[in-house]
Parts: sequence; C-alpha cells; structure tokens
Amino acid sequence: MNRTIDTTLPQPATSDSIAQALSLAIHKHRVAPGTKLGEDELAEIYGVSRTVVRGALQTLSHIKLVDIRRNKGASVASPSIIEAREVFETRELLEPRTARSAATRATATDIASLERHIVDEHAALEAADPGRALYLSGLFHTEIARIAQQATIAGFIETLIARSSLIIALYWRRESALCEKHAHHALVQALADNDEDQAEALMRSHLVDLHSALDLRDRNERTLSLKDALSQ
Amino acid sequence: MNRTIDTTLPQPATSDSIAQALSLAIHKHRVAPGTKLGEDELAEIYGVSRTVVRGALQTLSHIKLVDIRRNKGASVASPSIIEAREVFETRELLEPRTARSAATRATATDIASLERHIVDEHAALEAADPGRALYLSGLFHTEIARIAQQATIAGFIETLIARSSLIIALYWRRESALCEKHAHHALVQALADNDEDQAEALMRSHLVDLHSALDLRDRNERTLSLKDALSQ
DNA sequence: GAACACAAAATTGTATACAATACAAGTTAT
DNA sequence: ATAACTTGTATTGTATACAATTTTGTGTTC
Repeated sequence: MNRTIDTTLPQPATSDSIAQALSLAIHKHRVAPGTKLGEDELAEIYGVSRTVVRGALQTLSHIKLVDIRRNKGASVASPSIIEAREVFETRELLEPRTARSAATRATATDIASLERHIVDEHAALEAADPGRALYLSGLFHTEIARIAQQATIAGFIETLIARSSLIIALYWRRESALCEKHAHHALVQALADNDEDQAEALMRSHLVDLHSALDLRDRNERTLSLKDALSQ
Repeated sequence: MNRTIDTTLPQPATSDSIAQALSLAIHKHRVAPGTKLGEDELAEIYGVSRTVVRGALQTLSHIKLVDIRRNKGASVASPSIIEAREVFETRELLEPRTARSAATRATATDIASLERHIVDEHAALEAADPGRALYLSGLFHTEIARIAQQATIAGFIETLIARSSLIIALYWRRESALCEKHAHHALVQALADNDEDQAEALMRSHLVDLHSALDLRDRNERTLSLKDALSQ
C-alpha cells in the first residue's frame, strides 16, 4: 500500500508498470492532453515489445486517460467541457458520502498517513513542483476512499481523479489560487474527530471550490468573453 | 443505440465483439462464475488468434466480469459477499439520483423505449427464459442511466449491473420471488410524469428489494443457520 | 500557386512462433 | 504408504513477422 512516486520501472517492464508510469506522467502534467502515444516509441522507451505497450494503453483507455481510436492509435485523452462537468458532478455525488464513511472508520494510522500526504504536498509546492503537488493532491482523495473501505467506490473515484487531472490541465483558471491548502487540513481534522457530518460537508464544499476554479463555459460564452476582452 | 441480443458475431470477430458476446453469455447465466476461459479455446470458437481474445478478456477484467491472474489465465469472476454488498450499496447511491435526472429529461421516445423493454422482459419470462429476462432487466437500468444523460455515471452503473448479474447468480435466494414485475412499470410511469421525487424513491426501494432478495450473510451466520435447520 | 492523384513511408491490427510458467502424473526414496 | 522430486504437457506471456490502414510527400494538372 506504500505507493512510490519514483518513475523507475522493474526490469523487464510489464504492462501494469508501464500503465502506472504513463499515468503518473499524465497526473504530473508532464505530457499534455492530446499528446500522441506511438506504440513503437513507447516500446523503445520501456525496452519491451509493442505487445506489452498495447496492454498498457488499453488499460489506460479503460479509465479514460487515453483515447484509442481504431487504426489511429492512442493519445492522451482530452476531456470535453461536458465530460468535465460530468466528472465533477459525479465526484460531488460520490466523495462526500465516502468522506462520511471514512470519518467513521479512520484509525490513527490512517490520519497519520493523510497528514504525511499534506506535508509532502506542501513540500512539493515549496519546491516549485506543481505537477507533483497536483499528483499528491489527487492521492489524498483516493486515500480517503481507501480509508472508507469501499473498494468499489474507491475504484470509481480513482478514475475520476485521474480524469480530473486532465480536466485541470485543460480548464484551470490561471487567476484562481492554488488554494485548498487549508481544505485538506480541515478535512483531516474532521476525520480525526470522527465527525461524519463535518467531513461530508467539508468534502462537498472543497469539491465545489475546485469545480468553480475551472472555466467550463462552452465555446459560445467563451468567444463572447473574448470579444469583450478585445473590445477594450 | 439499438443493441441487439443476437449472439452472432461479425466476421471476422473483433476484441469488442467478443467481449460483448462473452458479457452477454455471462449476463444470461449461460456461463457460471468461476468458469475457466482458456485463450486457445475462445480463439478457436470465435475464429481469431489469441491476440484478439486477450484483448477481449482484458476489457472484461476491467469491468470485473472476469478475473485475470498472471500466468493463471482468465475465469468468470466470482464476487465475494463483501464485494456483493459494496456493489449494491454503490448502486443505491448512484441509481436513485440518476433516476431523478432521468425523470427531468425523459422524452416520449425514451418512455416508449423503456416500455418496450418491459414488454420484452415479460415475454422472456413467459417463454421460460429467465436468463434473457435477467439480461433485459439489467438493460432497463442502464437505459435509465443513458436517459439521464450522465455518460460517466452511466458507465459506472453499467459495470455495477454487470457485476450484479454475477452476484445474483451466486447469492440469489431461491425462495424469493422473481418480483419487480411492477417495480419497473411504476418507475416508467414516474419518469413519464416527470415526477423526480417519485422516480428517485421508487428506484431506491426497488434496489433495496433486490438487495434484500440476496443471501449475503457471511459464512459464520450461514453455518449457524444450517445448524438451526438441522436441529429441528 | 492551389488542388488533386498517386506512390511511399509510417503506424496500427492480427497471426504466429517461441519462451516461461504452472499443473499433473509418475517415479523414487524414506 | 506417503512425501518429495522429476518430467511431460498444457497454458500463458512476449517478441516478431506480416497484413491492413492511415498518413505523408511528391509530382502533375489546371
């Protein structure tokens, strides 16, 4: 359960290890949405045959981190605005309830683990490594789902967070603060206190904050605002 | 969107078509949980190489319809009691809300489609084809998720229903009636009336009914009750 | 110079061959 | 007789070869 962030891979690399390495790279915004993922290229990088790479790409396509189109190959997914809205609406449906369960079940060990996450996250921000900070911020949420002991929901949340990373890469408003510094901390406090209502409420408002830091206006609204911007 | 139930496959079969055919067979309880799915065997059946079959099996493993263990191969999944509980708890979390959305968005065409589903389902029951009835019953739920226009949630629900089919195969109480004949009909009525509250409530109670028709006691309770049964 | 046609290159999809692992049966030793 | 070992078979994992499709580049025509 002690997932490392290191990108080194076992020799020889397996489909799963490649999928994880790619997933991490996407999480950390080291590869942008839309980037082509050629099979030969990846096979060379990881020192395996295309067979293994294809397995990894198929895995990632199932969690919608990559798009595979027949005879066109794989590329990093690029969620539409509609998909982005759906992802956050779904998170707002699943995660508050999950935080509630986590509040009833959190042990001292769990709390310590979450606090360590927060420390790491702050350290990454200090070190001017926003990619890593974002990745850790996602891990924080999956960790809560794990604590809630709902493996099924945790699996769903994991894919939603993966997609959220793409959504943030595409639609994050520059002007909005990186925030949430306190949000996660307050949430841990509620979990430590086994305060279910508080945990659920905090998670809900945290997600709403995140959601509202995205620019999910559709193209029409966007061009209108562009027109506004240029008319000055 | 007019998914056929026919099991004939395109020539040549593709990974997706094989995955769908296998999924259908599992849904209809034509293959039991735990059944070994040998690659060579399937390759011969569908007239393709193992490469294609492996793709299909990997797809099915992602929605947890099959278990793949390294160097051990694939077999039809066999959800534990804990997983079964989780699946139904998750459905109870997602589907009522989805039914609510569906109630606001359902068009006359949608209602007609759902009513056709119900007719087909009854026909299957009349024809003593419980497998097909069960499959159609699952389709009814995915159809509602589709009507709700929440593709993300619909995808989750689809995998939950697939797993429910396995759970029903494993844990359905013989003595419990096949029921739900009226449940689906009442739900369609609520959707047709755009009665959100009613749709949500009906879906919730329908799922609770389903859940309670399963025998999800753990082994200890089970053996105890066996003792009771024999002590008479 | 732009648009189309066609050929060449690159990339993906599938099949097959080979390597590695697991399983089962039979053998030997204690 | 049982346990451990060995060997043979079956099955899965991976690499490579070939087929099919898309993309790219070039030349021709208007």
